[in-house]
Amino acid sequence: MPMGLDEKQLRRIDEIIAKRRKVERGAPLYSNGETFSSLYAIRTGFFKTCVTTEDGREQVTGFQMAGEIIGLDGIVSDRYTCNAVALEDAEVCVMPFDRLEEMSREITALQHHVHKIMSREIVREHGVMLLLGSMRAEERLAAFLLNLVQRLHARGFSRTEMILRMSREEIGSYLGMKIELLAVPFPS
Amino acid sequence: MPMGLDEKQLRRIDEIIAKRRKVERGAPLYSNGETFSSLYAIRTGFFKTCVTTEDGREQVTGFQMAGEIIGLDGIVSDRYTCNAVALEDAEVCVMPFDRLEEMSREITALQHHVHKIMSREIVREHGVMLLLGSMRAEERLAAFLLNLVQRLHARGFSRTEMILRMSREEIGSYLGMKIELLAVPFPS
DNA sequence: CGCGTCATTGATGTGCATCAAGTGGTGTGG
DNA sequence: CCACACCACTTGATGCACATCAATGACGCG
Repeated sequence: MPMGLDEKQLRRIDEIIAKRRKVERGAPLYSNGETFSSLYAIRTGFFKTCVTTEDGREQVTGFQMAGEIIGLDGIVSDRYTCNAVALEDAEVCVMPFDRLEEMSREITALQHHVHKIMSREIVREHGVMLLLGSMRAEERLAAFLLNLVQRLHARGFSRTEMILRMSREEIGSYLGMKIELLAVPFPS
Repeated sequence: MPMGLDEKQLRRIDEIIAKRRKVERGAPLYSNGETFSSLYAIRTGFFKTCVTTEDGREQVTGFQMAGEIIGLDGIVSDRYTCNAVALEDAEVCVMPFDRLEEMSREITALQHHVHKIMSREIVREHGVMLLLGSMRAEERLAAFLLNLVQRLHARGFSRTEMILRMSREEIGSYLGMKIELLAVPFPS
């Protein structure tokens, strides 16, 4: 983030990302209904976010990896409205949102950055809606895998192999299909 | 919006929402790929937003009515990434985004407001993902109609009747189903 | 070695898409 | 005022994609 900041601003940004939190595999980073106070920047590890219906059905809304921001759903109502769970041992930066707002009033580049992060999430979800609403099962799976390998490649991982941190049930939930379908596209 | 503002700030907010634009039924407010510069606040009328695949399939991502904000998808890449079309003759406030950022650096309440609007859109889309990924056709239609009547009721319209501004094809696209299904739930 | 868990496979069932025919409303011209 | 064409909507028959269910096999672990 080359933003052309002065010393003092740099120190304040350091301060905002200073607080860390470890989350172990399977544990929630936050849960639906919890009071919102912070966004989280993923340093290491892998998360899923999901929402549920009253009658217990679950929809995975996304998978997040290092460098991505999580918790944006909490801003609107001062409560988180989904569940964020670590899929492997993870570490995040805790970024108190009031401090973030305060600083983005002073640092234009930070303000832009925050806005873009939120807009990016909106656009990503548009893509998921397109996937769920108008693609067939194989297509959805292909789109999902391509998206994942691309994001991993951007982080320096292989372009041709990857380790999936989420279970098949979780992939199925994300793609709106059952696990039996996940095997079909790849006859041995 | 009782924000406790001084005279000067009020004048600047007035200024930001001063510019109006009329869009007639069927015409685009903005289109995919167009350079982003403004958010739009709907004063009157009804819009849909949609995304498309390269091969021409279309997914309606939302329906927007008076009081709602449209154009958030453009922030991240300085280009709009979906199409916004008026479903009836409409009028919007053109809110230049750079001016909005500038002012929300000075007016805390405005900054909050912008953040909440974006977060609300993220949460809304979570709901649509749940709908598309884990509900069956009838359920989706019911959820859609209930949501719509509720939003209309919040604007002073009837709780028991409404006029649908969008076509059945558009509803079908939004809900990920074909129009023949839309009739089934209501045997005469 | 025996057990439990999970991936795979195939058979069957169901929801929804697709297709085609029928119905009714609306506008037009006679 | 009626006959007609046009359109959107409805309805039902058929087919396909995917869910569901049950059986089998691979793997890890006590």
